[in-house]
Amino acid sequence: MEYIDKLRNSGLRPTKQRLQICEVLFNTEKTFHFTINELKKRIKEKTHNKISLATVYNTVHAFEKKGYLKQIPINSNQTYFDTNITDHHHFYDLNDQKLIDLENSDVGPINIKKKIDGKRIKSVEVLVKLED
Amino acid sequence: MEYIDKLRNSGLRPTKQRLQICEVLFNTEKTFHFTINELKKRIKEKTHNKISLATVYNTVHAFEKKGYLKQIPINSNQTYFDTNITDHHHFYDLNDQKLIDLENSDVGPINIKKKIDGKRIKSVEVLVKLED
DNA sequence: CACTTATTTAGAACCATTATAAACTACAGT
DNA sequence: ACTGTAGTTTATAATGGTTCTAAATAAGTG
Repeated sequence: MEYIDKLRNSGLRPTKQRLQICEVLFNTEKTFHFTINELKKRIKEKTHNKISLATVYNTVHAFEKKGYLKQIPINSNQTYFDTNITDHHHFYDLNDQKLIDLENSDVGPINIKKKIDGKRIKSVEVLVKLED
Repeated sequence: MEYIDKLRNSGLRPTKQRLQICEVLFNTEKTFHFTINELKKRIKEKTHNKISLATVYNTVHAFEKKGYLKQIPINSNQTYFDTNITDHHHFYDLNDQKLIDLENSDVGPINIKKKIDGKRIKSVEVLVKLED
């Protein structure tokens, strides 16, 4: 029920597919990172229900636009998303190709001194690359 | 001549194509950002010589592996590279889809408190997203 | 219930990137 | 200079993530 309101309040119709995707994405103890293909697999495992690839793409993009998901800026052949939408940063393990969350307390305050007229800062993201 | 040595010292044969790409990439007053396609176009303009797409890819990857180029971690349909290999950060203008360099002095020191056993920090990159 | 509009879907299209395999080139050894 | 070998270039095909399309379906409204 809670997701129905969440979707309605965003101007998104609460369809069966979107509700199922909400369950997989947001009804979890911890936040997590995922690619579209990983999400599609999780949906099939958790709901025993196949949602078409196009719908998964549509929904993830809709959720991102509404601010329920964040894209993680990283160069990879696949796009990574994060269900943790709070301001936080990432380790990226180059050897294992794995993303690890950094708590906010793990990174000291970041001071951006430069300003650009007419533009405001939307986000500040730090990517720390690790290697063995 | 200088590029011949640079390449030889890296274990890369100084071929005609690689030397031409060196000219375009490194014989400039300022560093710059580019995609593979932009680079290919620059090569054709500057050298009046066509280098095959595969070679541009090969060379850029070889140079990146040797540390002469950096990939910029940003989500875009194309991969961005940077001829500025010093530690520095970026603005990304979401409206204009343009990358802007941040000088090191534009960003205060970044303190990563978390450590992961057996891994060392290779780089710390900050991406500041801007909007109107 | 009827109507409009949003959503889902399978499949096609797109396009950056990578793989392939044949021709070519740098270079070390003779 | 010749030869052989390993590295490089090249056109083209293949790959694969993402987006587009158009028809079928479902949600919301009166």
